[in-house]
Amino acid sequence: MGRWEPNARGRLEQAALDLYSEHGFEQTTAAQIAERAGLTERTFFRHYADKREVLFGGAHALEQAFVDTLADTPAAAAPIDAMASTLETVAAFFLERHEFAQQRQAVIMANAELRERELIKLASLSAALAATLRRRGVKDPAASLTAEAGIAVFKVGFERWVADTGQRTLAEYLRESLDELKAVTSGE
Amino acid sequence: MGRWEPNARGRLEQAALDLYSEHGFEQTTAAQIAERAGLTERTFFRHYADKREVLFGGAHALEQAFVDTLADTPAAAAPIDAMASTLETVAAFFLERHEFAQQRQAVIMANAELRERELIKLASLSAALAATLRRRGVKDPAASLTAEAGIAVFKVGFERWVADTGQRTLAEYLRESLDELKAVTSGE
DNA sequence: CGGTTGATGTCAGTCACTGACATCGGCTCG
DNA sequence: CGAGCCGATGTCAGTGACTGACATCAACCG
Repeated sequence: MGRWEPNARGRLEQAALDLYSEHGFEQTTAAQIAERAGLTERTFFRHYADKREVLFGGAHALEQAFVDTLADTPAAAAPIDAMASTLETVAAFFLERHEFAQQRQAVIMANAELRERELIKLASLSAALAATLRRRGVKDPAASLTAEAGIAVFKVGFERWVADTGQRTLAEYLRESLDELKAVTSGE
Repeated sequence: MGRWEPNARGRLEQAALDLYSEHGFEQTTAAQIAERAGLTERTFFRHYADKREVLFGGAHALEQAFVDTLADTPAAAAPIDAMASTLETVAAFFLERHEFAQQRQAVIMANAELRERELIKLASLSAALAATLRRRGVKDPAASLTAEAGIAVFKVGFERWVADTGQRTLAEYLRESLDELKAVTSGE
């Protein structure tokens, strides 16, 4: 297929993560990433819409996993229970990726533009979950709020899991966060 | 103070909102905004870090209002009640601004970069609220989750208020959203 | 082997944003 | 009132993200 080596996207993502880690996001030019991947700057922008997007290649798959899992949950379950079950299932996605998640998160948290991109991915995820809930008959604003609650739990749990040294699983942190959210919204 | 007319920031914000509304965010150059405001492009970037920021001049004041209000809430109140009271108080901020909010929101929602900026402002607000709660003795993850819950309620309520024709107040939408979140997290 | 196709390379151009330096207007102080 | 200070603005040149148009190459297809 390609003119030279295969897996151009993989090489670009690895090169970008390495360079962003070493020199920082702003100090890295698209041309440098492309060069390390054995490609040209123009080709970089054919694979990724901008310099940020190269760190979010997996976002679409994650959203798909969330949506598919939620859609497959028994219809009888209350929305929040369906969301809880979805979070637990998707957490398995990260079982072998703690170290990678830490490196990637460090890069993202070090730069405001990257944090913005992370937030819009989560917002897109929330919107997709809300749409899925609506398809299951949940009305608004319940659907939107259940989705937002799920994303809030994911954000807080994920952040704590990444900060951890790797003892507890993401699923544990997510369960803990959900329980805490329930406690908090019921007035303690 | 200024070399010419006063209120350079105000003129830039008005010119930007108008141009973004008329031609779209991407189709508007910083030079065009500056020209309409009677200034140069360089001066635009002295007042605002980038093209997006000119729409968020009020974000800092809003965050301050949130934080101050939450900090002034009686210490006895449960965190979620303090948050509810804060939301209601801050809603007054928008009483006379429905039309402005609609125009601004239409511009923001029409562009992904602007949505990203909006999201990071809300994330910053969430972090500030969580810090305020911690200062009141609330532990993590309760503090983070209460703040995230408050922001989720604000997002959903605000969105519905903006979509409304102006019958109900923002405070009503926020109260409704909070009630719905409580219902949803308690398993319906 | 010639044609097709999709990924890549090349090149020129726009625009967001920045640093360095000049200039202007108002204000203070003597 | 006039000299000088200072903050806001203007000017200019430069970097780098991103894009459109077009050429090229490698694999595949018949």
